[in-house]
Amino acid sequence: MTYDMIFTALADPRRRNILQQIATQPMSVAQLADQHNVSRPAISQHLKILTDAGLLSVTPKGTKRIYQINRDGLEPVRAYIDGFWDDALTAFQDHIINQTKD
Amino acid sequence: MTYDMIFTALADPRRRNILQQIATQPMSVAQLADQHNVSRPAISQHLKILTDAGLLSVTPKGTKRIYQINRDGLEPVRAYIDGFWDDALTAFQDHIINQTKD
DNA sequence: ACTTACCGTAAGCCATGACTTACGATATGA
DNA sequence: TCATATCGTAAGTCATGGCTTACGGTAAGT
Repeated sequence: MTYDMIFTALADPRRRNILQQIATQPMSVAQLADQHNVSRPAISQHLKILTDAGLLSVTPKGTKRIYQINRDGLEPVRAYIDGFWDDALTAFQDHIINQTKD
Repeated sequence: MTYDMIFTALADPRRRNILQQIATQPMSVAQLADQHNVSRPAISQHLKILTDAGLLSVTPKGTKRIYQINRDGLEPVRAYIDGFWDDALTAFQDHIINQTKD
């Protein structure tokens, strides 16, 4: 659940697609494999990356495994951006200060 | 400036590091290359990716090229997360509705 | 004009990543 | 118990990505 894992997970278009799909409705692996034009193991691997990043969670249902969104998973990203914004802002203020100093 | 370019740019730890560094203070290429333990061309390539993603902007200063933060560059990411949150939320509401239906 | 400083790009190398097929494991139903 | 459904993982393949060295190009100073 590091920044690295989250951003790496979000870097792949197919994973973002899967994520959005699961966000609107929890799905099984085979269900996802049907909609995307790749093999089932490929989907499984993507789901592992998304899950390890904290963006998904699983609940077994018989032989199926239903993947659903972890609604707090994207919060670190927001925090990252916010902290970033603060950095840029204070740096900008410092810049202004230095300018007025001259 | 697509989602793909932005998330790909943010996926690399070194690029996130560079981004944060430039956020606190605009810098030249050689300056960055000194602090990171890689060659100058490597930094140049990272800067190109970050710039193409809309996260940085350049202003030539003599022979130097000063890279600075584009403060609006991360806004699409926030928008992406927000839209996502909405999707998950409405889906969750639908789920509740379906549950009460049973 | 010449040298120096600073930089972007091309070409090549090597690790990483996304995909496939093959296999093994678990839960369900007859 | 046996067959079926569903899935995760291992191994191998091919494209992508980050790095290096080599080269060329522009701005400033003498």
